[in-house]
Amino acid sequence: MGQKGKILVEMYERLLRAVGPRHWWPGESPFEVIVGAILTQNTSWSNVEKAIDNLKKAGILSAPGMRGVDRDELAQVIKPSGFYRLKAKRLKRFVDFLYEEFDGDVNRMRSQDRGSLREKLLKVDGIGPETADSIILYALGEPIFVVDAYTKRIFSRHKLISENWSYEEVQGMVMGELGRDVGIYNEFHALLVFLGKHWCRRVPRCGGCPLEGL
DNA sequence: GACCAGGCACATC
DNA sequence: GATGTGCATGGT
Repeated sequence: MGQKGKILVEMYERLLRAVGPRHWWPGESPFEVIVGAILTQNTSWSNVEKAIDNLKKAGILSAPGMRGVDRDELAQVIKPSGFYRLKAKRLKRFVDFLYEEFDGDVNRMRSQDRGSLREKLLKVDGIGPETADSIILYALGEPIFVVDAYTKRIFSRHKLISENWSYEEVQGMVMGELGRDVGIYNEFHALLVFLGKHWCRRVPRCGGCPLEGL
């Protein structure tokens, strides 16, 4: 492990000690996790929760349920999550993909190796790198590190990367330094989001930050 | 009322 | 490859 790896480990340990495990991803089923990953694109989680509640009440938070509902109807149900017409289309595209490739069964995605599954997910309109990796890590429980806006901001402020690093470069750095560990990737990403929400914001509020002095 | 939120696709240079 | 824009609701 290099110097960056040691800093990453220190970050992880400090955060875990300061705020405890985050128990991610909030969601009762792999399908729910995937829906959440699409709905939370550039959107606060509180808005996503409202949309997911609506989906549950409508009885369409499942592959067959979502397949059966009309796209405009789906859009109305997920309205609180924002970008709702766009996201209704994206959810539909994903469900179509799930039926075409895996007979509508999320668990059958596990039979595919990570690399080729990631490639396939990225071809689905509306699924980019972060959403694909969130699905692989949090819905399927396979080791891949998720990079998001918070991750880049925090790492760049702590000089682990520079701002212009690509998604894959940041991901590769972390996975190279830390080795492949689902538990670590899961918890670390969740902790970074927590840090980003509470301290490492666009306008930083560094007072009391667990990473002070690092 | 501005600013922000757990991105992504697409157009343009 | 880099940069800019549309997509929309709800909380601070």
